Amino acid sequence: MIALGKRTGYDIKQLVDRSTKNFWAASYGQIYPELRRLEQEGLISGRSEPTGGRARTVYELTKHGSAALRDWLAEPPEVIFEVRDESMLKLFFSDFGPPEQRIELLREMRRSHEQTLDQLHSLEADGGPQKLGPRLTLELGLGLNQWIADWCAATEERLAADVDKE
Amino acid sequence: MIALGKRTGYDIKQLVDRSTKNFWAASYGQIYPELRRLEQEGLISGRSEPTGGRARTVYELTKHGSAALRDWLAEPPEVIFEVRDESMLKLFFSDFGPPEQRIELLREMRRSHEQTLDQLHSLEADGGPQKLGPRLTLELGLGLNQWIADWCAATEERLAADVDKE
DNA sequence: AGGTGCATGTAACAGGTTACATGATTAA
DNA sequence: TTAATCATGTAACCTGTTACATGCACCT
Repeated sequence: MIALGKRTGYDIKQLVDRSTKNFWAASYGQIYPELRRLEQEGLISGRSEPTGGRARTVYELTKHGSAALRDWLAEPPEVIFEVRDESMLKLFFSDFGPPEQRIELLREMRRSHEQTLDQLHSLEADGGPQKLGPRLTLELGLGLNQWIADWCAATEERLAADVDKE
Repeated sequence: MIALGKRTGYDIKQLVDRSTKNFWAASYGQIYPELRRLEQEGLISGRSEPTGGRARTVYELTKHGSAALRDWLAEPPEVIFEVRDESMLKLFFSDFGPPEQRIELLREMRRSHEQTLDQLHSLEADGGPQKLGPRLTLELGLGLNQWIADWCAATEERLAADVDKE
């Protein structure tokens, strides 16, 4: 994030929440200690730029830092893809509950993905990312969430029809 | 998993790896301590059923256990959906590397999702899940991975065309 | 005789969240 | 004046992985 421009810890958190959040989140409890670690390693350097009487440390990449970034990008991409989805776990075990509960769950899943979809759309609406990388991840996010929401909707209907039959 | 039938810790691990792995993984380091915790809480009970001289503890649900399962299913579904995808993070920052690297990354992402797809297909091939819940999650998994793989393929082509133009 | 699968377990570590604490600045 | 936003930071906790250790059973 610092490679995209000088940033405070606070800035980074805001940016993450509006960009990578859906596939790589971060909390202050992670960011601030990490900034210190990166500075110790010489990958970033911070300078104090207070706003009035308010402390404020702005970080920027060092040469070592941007080299490290390029190295990381060049690493053979060993795809790390982890998902934890409690609602899908509930869907898996939904046979132990009444059929209506399963439909309700699907409805809630759809709602949740539609909400994410709205957020992504509003992001797109106000300018949207300029760089290709961020643009592609946004596109992927939109498509993915749309697909899931559609699947939920279709499955809701299918199951509702089955319940009615009885 | 124990609700689906009596199981040892080892059994659970095998089953998880062939079913919920892609949206809810588990390791032995989690399973065995958890079995002990659940037994202490009276939700499951284990009995020793050795195979020859080999120790073996089989667990089954208690009444409290199946009530707890139903309670959990009945909870208002507060959708917890977390993703950590390093390759998508790389895609996000891919502007800091050469364009070919981005295409290579996409290719690797596609390969990885196609591999998952193969696993899911072979699961489907040998019988596949009988219950509706597991069947639905399998269906979702197949669709999702297929969608991502297709998106990657399409994007690869699009970007390759852009690179050629220069 | 040896490899694979069954079976159990733990200690050390890594990664990350939550909750809390503090306080200045700015817009309503 | 008061609420929201900017800004920093940490301690306790939780969840989960990795790596290791052990040993029997079964098939070839």
